[in-house]
Amino acid sequence: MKRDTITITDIARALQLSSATVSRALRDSYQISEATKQLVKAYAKQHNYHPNLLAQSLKSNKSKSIGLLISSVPNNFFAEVINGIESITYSSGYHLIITQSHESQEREARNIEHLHWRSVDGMLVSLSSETTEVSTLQKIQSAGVPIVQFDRVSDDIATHQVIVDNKDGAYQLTKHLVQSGFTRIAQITSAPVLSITRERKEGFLTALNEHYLSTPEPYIQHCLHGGMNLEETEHALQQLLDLPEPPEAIFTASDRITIGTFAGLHKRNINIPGTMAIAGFCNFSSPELFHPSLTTIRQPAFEMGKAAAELLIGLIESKKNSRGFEKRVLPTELFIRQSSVKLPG
Amino acid sequence: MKRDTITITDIARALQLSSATVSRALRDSYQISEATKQLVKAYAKQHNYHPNLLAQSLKSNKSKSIGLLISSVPNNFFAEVINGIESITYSSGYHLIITQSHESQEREARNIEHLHWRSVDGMLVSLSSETTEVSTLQKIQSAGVPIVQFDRVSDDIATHQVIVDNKDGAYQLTKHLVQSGFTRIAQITSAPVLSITRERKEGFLTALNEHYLSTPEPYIQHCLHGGMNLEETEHALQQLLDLPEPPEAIFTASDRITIGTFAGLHKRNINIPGTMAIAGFCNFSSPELFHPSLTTIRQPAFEMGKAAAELLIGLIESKKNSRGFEKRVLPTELFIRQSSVKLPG
DNA sequence: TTGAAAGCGGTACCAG
DNA sequence: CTGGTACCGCTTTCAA
Repeated sequence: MKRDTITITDIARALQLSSATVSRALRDSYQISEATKQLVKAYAKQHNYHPNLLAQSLKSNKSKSIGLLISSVPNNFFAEVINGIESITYSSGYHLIITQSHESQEREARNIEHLHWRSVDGMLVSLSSETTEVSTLQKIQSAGVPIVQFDRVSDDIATHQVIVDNKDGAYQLTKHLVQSGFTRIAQITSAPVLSITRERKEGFLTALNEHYLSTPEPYIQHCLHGGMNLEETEHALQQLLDLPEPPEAIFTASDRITIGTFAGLHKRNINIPGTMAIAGFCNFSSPELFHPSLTTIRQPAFEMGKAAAELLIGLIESKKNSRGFEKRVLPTELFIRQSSVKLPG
Repeated sequence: MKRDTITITDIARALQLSSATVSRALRDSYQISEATKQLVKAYAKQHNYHPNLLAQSLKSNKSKSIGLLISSVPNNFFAEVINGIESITYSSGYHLIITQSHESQEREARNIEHLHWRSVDGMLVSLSSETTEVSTLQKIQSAGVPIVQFDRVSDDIATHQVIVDNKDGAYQLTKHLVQSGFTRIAQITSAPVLSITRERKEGFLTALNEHYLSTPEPYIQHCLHGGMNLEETEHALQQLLDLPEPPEAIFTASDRITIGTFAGLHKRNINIPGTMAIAGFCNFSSPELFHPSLTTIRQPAFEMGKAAAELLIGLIESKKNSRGFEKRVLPTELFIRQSSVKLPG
């Protein structure tokens, strides 16, 4: 159980050199003779020396790691996002530290602080559905930590943002439902404070208004934890079903809510789309396997992760202290399948 | 953009104390007077001091972080595992650094090295489907890094292991298929080198033998990358369909393969389970939503992550240098649904 | 072209 | 009870 790690001092001693020289030789400094460079490098390789990143970080104030804050990993959307992020961090030598808020504002704040204490060079953040204020984030930012927000963003803190065109996606989906012949369309969506909720509601209402369709108040149901626990989705669905005039179609506004609602309809043996149509945001890989196949709006999750990571690393590595923040908006894709098709008659 | 970080030295200077005293006061050393403790702590809190973890790590040779190596995050099984791990690391103050092998042995080895260089205190490892040798892992281990393997483990390196009872799960599932009346049963499974592949094949064959059923060679198809790319699953399925006497039922041996095969059957408009039944290992949250609802073997992924993390942290924090390694075997659960039910006639 | 020494932020040993 | 000091491993002036 001996740590076989070899240090610069060891090399220096072995080669009768100073640690300074060794350090420079390893970093290919122009002021070191070829001869010594060769010597040092050979010795280093042979004894498979590798620099202690902690020491380097301490010295340089750069940890070559970035922190990620999301609500939950077991969620197709975020899992794909992580994949996208990793594709960038891997090739640029950063490590990724993942934390989950589990949709809790308090836990979110704690994670942000912990990541800061860990000396991450920057953070990628998607807010929890409970989050009403971002003071911790602001504190961290003004302490000099670069931040990029994605998906669930807050305008209360100025950062780069990577989002999808939620309004347009919701608009397209709603339009599709209307054009399929549905007139009573409800929405089950996430917490009202979230940016994505606002935008998806906006697109939803815009499309309805364009077709002179009204939206009774109770037709919009909120899941305050984004469908994280099944109960809230169940409750929302039941509310809709209990209405004197229940909807004919439901627009579900997030991954978990979509799956949860779909499952709820199944459980009740409600005929889809005959009695109730359903369509929504969903990043599950194979919605065509469902019964019936599920109409979805798909988000380019991998690309979002990639874009966010690129922006962040740009921020970290560029000296110019970012005046003006970029808001990158990616398109969504609508896949029409059977769950939203009005049956003849 | 000023880093507002305050250090122990700053406090010492401000309070006219030595840094040693401050350090001890903050750690509640018994040899510091209550008065100074109060003073120091108050000042620290007021200026929201927090220790520089990098410095602490450098000094103590403990980074309070652990590395995770899995093949892919966007995979229900691994995503849930991460969740389980995080439930432990979060409460015990460890941070989790995630890396993906993408089923590549080379990338796996590199990730292991990188994590080592990062000075992680320990590693949680699930091998890639390409992995035939574990020398990098052995090197790291003999350098003193505690390791816990889970799910896809290798006996070529002695560590704690957390796995499910793959043989039994496969046995139960196969028995169910046989008892449903199927006699020609095929298996699409992962790379032959993987532990899970061997064990799942063993359970499969045992059940068949018990019922005097034969298994022609081509009835076992391997996806060398665990179904990571759709092509290999497609290929395996096509091989089975092209046989002069194709199977009546397919046992799919992993998450991705199950979804991929199911999708392949769908695409071909093959009647499930009439023309071809299917059942397999799958951790998707709602297999009952599929058409037809999918018979699955579910693994306790969250519990596996939890157990693995507990074992690892135990290893890290206990001084006793682990004699004897534990092999923790968790049970699987069989959920019988329609995709594996033989239709009358 | 190389070396001595200070320092990144903490911790811990040894004195006093 | 408190202070001085060396050190973790590496980088970086400043001198030689």
